[in-house]
Amino acid sequence: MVTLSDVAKAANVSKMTVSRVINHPEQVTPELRSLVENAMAQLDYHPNSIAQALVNNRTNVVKFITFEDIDTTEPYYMNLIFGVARELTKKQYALQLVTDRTQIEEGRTDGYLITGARSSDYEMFDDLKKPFILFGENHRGFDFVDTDNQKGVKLATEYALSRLYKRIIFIGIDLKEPFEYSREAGYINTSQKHQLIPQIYRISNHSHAAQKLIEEHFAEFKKDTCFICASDRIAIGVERQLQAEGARVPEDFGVIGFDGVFLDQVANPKLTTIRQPIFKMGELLATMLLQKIAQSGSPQGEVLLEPTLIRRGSTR
Amino acid sequence: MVTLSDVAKAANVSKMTVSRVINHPEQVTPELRSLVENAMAQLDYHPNSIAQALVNNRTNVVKFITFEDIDTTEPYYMNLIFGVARELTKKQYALQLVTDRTQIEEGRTDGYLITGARSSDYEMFDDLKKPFILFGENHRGFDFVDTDNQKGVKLATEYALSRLYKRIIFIGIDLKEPFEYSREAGYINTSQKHQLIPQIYRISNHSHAAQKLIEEHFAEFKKDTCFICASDRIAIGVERQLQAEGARVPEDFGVIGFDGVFLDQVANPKLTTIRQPIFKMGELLATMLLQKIAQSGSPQGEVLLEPTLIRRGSTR
DNA sequence: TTGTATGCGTTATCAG
DNA sequence: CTGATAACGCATACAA
Repeated sequence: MVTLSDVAKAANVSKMTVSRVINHPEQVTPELRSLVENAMAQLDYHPNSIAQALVNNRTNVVKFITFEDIDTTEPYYMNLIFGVARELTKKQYALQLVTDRTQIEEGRTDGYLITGARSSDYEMFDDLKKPFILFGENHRGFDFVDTDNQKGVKLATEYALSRLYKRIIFIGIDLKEPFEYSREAGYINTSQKHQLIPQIYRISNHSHAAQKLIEEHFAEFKKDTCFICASDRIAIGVERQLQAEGARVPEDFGVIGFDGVFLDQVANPKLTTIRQPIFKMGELLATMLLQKIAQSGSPQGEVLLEPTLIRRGSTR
Repeated sequence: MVTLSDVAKAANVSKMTVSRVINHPEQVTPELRSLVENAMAQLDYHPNSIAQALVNNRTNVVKFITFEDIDTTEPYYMNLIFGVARELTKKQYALQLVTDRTQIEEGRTDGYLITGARSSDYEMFDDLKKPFILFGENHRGFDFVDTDNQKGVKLATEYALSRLYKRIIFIGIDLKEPFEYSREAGYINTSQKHQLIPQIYRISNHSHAAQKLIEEHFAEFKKDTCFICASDRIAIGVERQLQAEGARVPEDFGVIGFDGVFLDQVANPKLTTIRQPIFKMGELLATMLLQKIAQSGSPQGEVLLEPTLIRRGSTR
């Protein structure tokens, strides 16, 4: 293993000069600097992040907390985690995936990324001794990253109208959480702007719950209705049950999902959906947390990323 | 932060005694030991894994390599990763998720978990300077963990026959990889045992490829046929297209999937499937790698875990 | 601007 | 069986 000392010897300087070239290059003369840089390149030197971590009282580990009531097999989270991982790896950080509440405080970490937290979990955050960033809207002032949920549903609603569906029904998730309220707000505002009376159903986030809903209410639905769903998982069930009822998708009924990860492509026809930039959100989460750590906890703010409409076969 | 020294002071012993209580408790007298243990409990002492890592020349990081041609949004991998993470966290290890080939050698790690590797990737393993375990069968002598693929398909085939389907067709994945050969072998052997002539199709692992296959060949399929699929992803497409063709599932046609993670439940009716113990496989991967690291690279062998048949609505 | 000494928290080595 | 000392690789504080 090549160490600072090796580089120092090779460059005929002290260890400190090498260290400075890495951390405070402006404090060393250009001549020495290039000398050291050459030596580093020649020896293929890479700082030992463990030693750095020890002396800086860092762990180079970030905990990724997933609250339990979440379905960790959701493809959604996979993308998020890979986004997070990508940024972390760049900075020689590693990830500790935590689903067990007791593991949250145990062990060492420089900070937390928290996802799937419900309002009822918020009080626990006060106990956290390290910086954290939430994944998902909240109105308590915690730093967070999310999609612009309101805008996403607005895009969907307007697109449905532009495809000449006459009625728009929103099928949301029965959770009293900010992200759901935002999505509903996007629907309600856009509906009213077009003189439509909003109609909302709320169900659990499962394809079979969606199927049941459509099955029970199918008689009430008229042709030229578009269903805007709060998730692809719901949309996939809606689409399937509409077909089972003998309805034509997309000719008579449109279906629009939300998320745009994996499931939209398993559907048939593939779903028109609002795609969240989930990978990018993961990267951003990591970037923000790393910065917060570097700045010893300074607030990073609230960031909403732009969703995009993906046009596919479930709308005409 | 509570350190060894703090505990040592509290217990009126030297740091080394405390260290020994942790690492070699048999080397210290019971009296001193309990004294130290009390002090540790009282102060809520936890070893600083970074300092341990430094002195042991460890990183406490394991790289999880996913080769690129893999769809990282597959729910499948999510479960695997959480299984891995669970074991690692117990030992204060963290994870570095790597999809970028250039990142494999970069940075520090104590070992590798490799998934999605194709035969063509194997030569790269020789360059690895740290221990590694593969996820997925191979016949090159590399340590691995996998499901007993052959047995899984055997279970499926025998179950289909027991449900009185008269013809069994296997729809595999068009990959020349050991896991696929094993699954086909499970089908072929069981078929022949029952005097049936094997019939195999091979397609890419996508629901739409499966739909296309069924659509093109539907006329050839007779009633009382059961399709055994090499993945739930394929099964979901088979089931859907059978229904689209007006066939009755499960009455006239049966469908059995493979994997048993998430997708089997998105289907309608839910899939009868061969469930792989994926979470457990993840845990085992981590356990084996950690052990291999501790034993400075000694072989851990090849482990096949038992799959289980899940009976659901896609078979009668 | 550069170098020396010291310490981060732990463990291995060797002496007592 | 127990303790003092050095070492892991690096960075901060201070001296030159």
